[in-house]
Amino acid sequence: MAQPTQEKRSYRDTLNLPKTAFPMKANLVQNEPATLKRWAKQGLYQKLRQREHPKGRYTFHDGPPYANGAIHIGHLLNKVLKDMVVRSKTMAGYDCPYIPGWDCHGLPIEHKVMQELGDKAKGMEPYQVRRKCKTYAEKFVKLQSGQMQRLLTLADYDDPYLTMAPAYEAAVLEVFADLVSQGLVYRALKPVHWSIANQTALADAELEYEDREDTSVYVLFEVVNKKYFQTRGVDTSVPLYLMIWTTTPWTLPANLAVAIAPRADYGVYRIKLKGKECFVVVALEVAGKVFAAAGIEPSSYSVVTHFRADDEDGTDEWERFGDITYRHPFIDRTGPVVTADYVTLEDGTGLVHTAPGHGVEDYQTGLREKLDVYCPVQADGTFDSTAPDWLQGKDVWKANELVVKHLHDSQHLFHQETITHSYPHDWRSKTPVIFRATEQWFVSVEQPTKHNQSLRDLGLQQTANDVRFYPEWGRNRMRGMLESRPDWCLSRQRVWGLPIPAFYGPDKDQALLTAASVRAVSANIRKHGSDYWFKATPQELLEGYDPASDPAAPSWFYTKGLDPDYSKLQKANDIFDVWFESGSSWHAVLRQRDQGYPADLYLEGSDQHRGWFQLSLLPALGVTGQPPFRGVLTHGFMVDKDGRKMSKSGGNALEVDTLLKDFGADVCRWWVSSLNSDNDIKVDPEFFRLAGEEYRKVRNTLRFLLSNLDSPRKDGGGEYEFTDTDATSIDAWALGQLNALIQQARNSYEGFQYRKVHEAIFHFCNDTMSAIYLTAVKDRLYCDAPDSPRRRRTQAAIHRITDALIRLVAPILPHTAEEAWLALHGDEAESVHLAVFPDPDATPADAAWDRLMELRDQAMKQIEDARATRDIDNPLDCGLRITPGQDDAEILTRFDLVDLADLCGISRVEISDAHTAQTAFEVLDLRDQPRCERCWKRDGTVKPRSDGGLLSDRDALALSLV
RNA sequence: GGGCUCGUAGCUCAGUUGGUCAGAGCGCACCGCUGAUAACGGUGAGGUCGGAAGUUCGAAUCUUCCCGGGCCCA
Repeated sequence: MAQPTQEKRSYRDTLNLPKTAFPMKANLVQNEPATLKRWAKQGLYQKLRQREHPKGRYTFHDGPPYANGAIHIGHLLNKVLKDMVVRSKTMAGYDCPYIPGWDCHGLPIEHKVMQELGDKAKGMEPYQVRRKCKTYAEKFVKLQSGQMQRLLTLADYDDPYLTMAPAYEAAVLEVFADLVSQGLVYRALKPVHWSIANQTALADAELEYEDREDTSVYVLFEVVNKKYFQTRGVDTSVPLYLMIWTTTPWTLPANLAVAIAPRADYGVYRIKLKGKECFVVVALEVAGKVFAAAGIEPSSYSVVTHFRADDEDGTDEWERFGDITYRHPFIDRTGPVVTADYVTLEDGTGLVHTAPGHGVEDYQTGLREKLDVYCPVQADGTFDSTAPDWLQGKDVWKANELVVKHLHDSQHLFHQETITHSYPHDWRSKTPVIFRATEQWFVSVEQPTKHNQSLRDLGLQQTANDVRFYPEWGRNRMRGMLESRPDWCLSRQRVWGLPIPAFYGPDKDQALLTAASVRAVSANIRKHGSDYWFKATPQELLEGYDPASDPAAPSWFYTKGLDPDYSKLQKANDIFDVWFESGSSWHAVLRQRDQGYPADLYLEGSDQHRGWFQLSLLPALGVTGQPPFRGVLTHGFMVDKDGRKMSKSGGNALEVDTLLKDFGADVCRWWVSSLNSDNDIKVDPEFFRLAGEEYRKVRNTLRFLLSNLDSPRKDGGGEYEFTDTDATSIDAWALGQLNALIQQARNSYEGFQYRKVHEAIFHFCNDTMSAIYLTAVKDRLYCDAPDSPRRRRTQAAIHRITDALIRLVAPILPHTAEEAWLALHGDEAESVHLAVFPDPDATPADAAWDRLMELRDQAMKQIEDARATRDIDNPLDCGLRITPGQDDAEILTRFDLVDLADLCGISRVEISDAHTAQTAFEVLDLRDQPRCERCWKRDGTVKPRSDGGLLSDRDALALSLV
C-alpha cells in the first residue's frame, strides 16, 4: 500500500483534464498577419466565388474613399461594417463579392501635388501635373488597401475599382452621354472664385485670406414702386431711397436686386441730404451707427415708420403689399427687393446689394428670384461692352474708383470710408481674387427625363417607396435634400480629373456635345485613358464619331453633304465634379463588371445622404429609371469620449495603425460590433481596452470548449447521436439554447443588427456556457471514464456547440474564428469562411426545461444564503432536499438527480416524499459525510476502495476498481 | 438660422402601441474556487430616464419650450 499523501495526489492524473493547442493568449498582432497570408495563399476570395451559393447573388457596393492619407477611425468603422455585411451574407449562403474602390481624382490631390511642385508647376503641361497626381493617388491606394486588409476585410484587393482607370472613366462618360441624349445637360453662368492673374477659376482650398484695404460705400437706390410705403403713410412726393453698403463698388454695375433680412425691422427715416428732404430705408438696429458714420446728428433724422418682411405672428406682409422696386443708380433698369436668410445686421445697413454674377449667395438668391446671372467682367478682369461706356475696358480695381466717383457726382453716394478686411487671394499669384460668373455645365433636376419625370421627382418618388433605409429616418433626410437641391453643376476648372468632352466652336456659345460625340470620346478614352484628352487633337478624340448619322450634330460644325470642319473645334478645359465620377460607379462597377443592378446595399456614413447616395441616385435614375440601390445603410460619426467632434488638432484623434498594434484587428472588430452605429459613436482608447477584455472572455469560452474535445472526430460529428430519451439531459438543454442563439444571430445578421449578434454571442458564452452548462458538466468531463456514454454525449453536444459558435462569430472575429476552426477540425480544414451559418436542429429538449431552470435559480439563491449563514465555503459540501410542489412533482421525476446536483454545483440532490403547494428547498450540510478523493463530491456512495482511496461509486468505476 | 438626428446607472446600450419600464452587460466592490488559473463562479452598490411646463387616473414613453451634442446645408 502506498502512502495516503501520494494516493491523494495521484488521482489528478486519472482525470480527463482539459487540453488544447488553442492558446489562452491571442497574440493577435503577430498572428493575424499570418492568417491573412494563409487566406491569400489558399485564394479564399476566389474560392468563395466558386463555392455553391444556394441563395444566389447579394450585391453589395462599396463606396470609394478618397485616396489621400492613411485611413482613420471612421474608415475602420465603415470598412469593418461592410466586411461584416459581406461575410455574414456569404455565410448565409449568398455569393457576395466585395469590390473595393477608390476615389482618385479631384482637388485635394491636385492641390497637394501643386504644393509639392511649388514653382516648378509653372512650366508644366497639364498632363505632366496629372502624372504626378496619378502617382500620388496610387501611393495612397496602396497604403489604404494594406491597412484595410490588415483589418481583415475580405475583398477583391487584387482588382479594385479606381475612378482614374480608363475603363472606369469611359463608363462615366457613357452615363454622361445618356444624360446628354435626354437633353438634361446644359451650359449656364455661375459665379466662381476667379484669379485674374492666372485667368483661372479657383477652389476654396486654393484661397488664402489676407487683410486688404478697400473703399466701402453706402449707396442710395431710389425706390420706384412706393405703393407699400404709401400704405404706411409715407409721403410719396418726397424721394425715397434704399441704402445699401458694399466693399466692392466694382460689382455695382451687375447689381440686379436688393436683399433684406426676413426677420429684421427696417425703419423709414426722414433726413436732409445736401439740403434736400428725403426718406431713407435702413435696418432699425443699425440706423444710428450708419448715420453716425456719415457724421449725421441724431437730431437731424427721425424715423417715420418701420416694417418687417415677416410679421411676428407669421403673416407675410411682404406678399400682401407686393414688390418694392428701385432704380439702378447709373444704369437704366429697375430691380426688386427680395428677402434672403443670410442677410445679417453685423455690417452695413441690413440691405444687401445683390449681383448674381458676383457672389454665391447672390447667385442662389438670383436663381430663386429668376434673375439673370449677369457678369459684365471678362476673364482678364476688364468690363465688357454691356457695361456703361465709362467702364468698358477698365479693370475692376480701376473701376472701384470710377464707380465711387460716379456715385458721388450723381448724388447716390451717402457715405464712403476705407476699411481693412480679410479678403481672398490666389494662393499662387498672391493677388486678390474676384467672384465672376463663368460658363459651367449643369445637369437639370427639373427637366423631364426619358422616364417622363424630372430627376428630382423620380428621386422623391422612388426613395419614398422602393428603397429600404437603415435607419428609417434616412428616407426623410434624403427627401429633404432632393427637395432643396439645385441643378447639379458638373464642371470644375481643374486638371486632375475626367475631362468634360465638349468642343467649343468659334462663337462663345457654340459647343459640340452630343450623346454620339460623347460616346465616341468615351471609346477613345477607354483605349487611351483620359490623358488622351490633353494630348490628342479634337479629330483624334472624336475618332469613330460620324456627324452625318448624328442628328444632334451642330450645324456650325457639320452641314449635310460637307465634310465636318474639325479645325473649328477647341477642346474644353473643364473636368467633371468628382462626385459625378463616384456617382456613376453603379454603371462603371456594378453593370460593367456584371455584379448585378441595382445593388442590394450601399453602406456609408450619414454624410453621404447628400453625397454619394444622392449623387449616385440622380444619374442612375436618369439612365435606368430606377435607384442604384435597394437598401441604404448609414452609420454615424466618431466623436470623442465627451461627445465632441474628433479633431486632429484637439489631440483626440486615434491612429488606426496604433489601435491595430495595441489591440489587433479582431478586438477592434469586436468593438465595432458592440456599437449602435446609427448615431454618433464615442471613441476612446479605454473602449478598446474594454473590448479586449470581452474578447478574452469569448476566446476563453472557445478555448474551454475546445479543450474538452480531447479526441477530435474526423467525421466532424461525435460518437454520440442524440435521441428523444436524452430530452432531459443537460446537453439537450444546452443544444436548445444553441438553437435559440443560432436563430437570433441569423436574424440579427439578416437585419444588419451586429450589436444584437454581439450581445447574443457574449451572453451565450458568459451565461449559457461558462456560468451554467460548462460548470455543470465539468464533473462528468473530468471524472467519468473517457468513454462513458454520459461523457461522450456531452462531448457530442460540445462539439456541435463549438462548431456552431465558431461559424456564428466568424463575420465579427474572422481571425479568431479561423484559429478555433482549425483547432476543432484539424489543420487540413480549409476555412470557416467557406462554411455557412449553422441551422437550428431538432434537438429533443424537454419542454419542462424552462421551469426547471427557474427552480434552479431559486435553489441557487437558497444555497448561497445557506453557505453564507452556515459558513460553508465549498458548494460541494452542500446537498439539497427538494419537496416538490403540486405543479412540479411530475416534472422532477423525469430529471436525473445527478444532473440536478451538477446544475446547482453541489454534491447531491434528493426528492422528498412529502408534498407542498410550492416547491421548497432544504439545503443540507454534508460536511460530516465522506468526500470522494477524486471528484470531491459527498454523494453518499463514498467509501474505501481496493486502492486504499475514499471514492464514490462513479469514480471507482472510472478507475475500474469495481 | 434651416433640415435630419441623439441625450436612460461611471461606460456601452435594451426599453413594441403611455400602466411590474426603471433593465442588461462591462467596469467597480466584496466573497468563493484553486482540476478553464495572467482563468472560472457567486453576491452587491449605482440612475429624480438632459431640464421645465403640459395632456392623462397614470409618461423614460405623447405635446410644447429650453439646454447640450452630431451630420448636412446656409
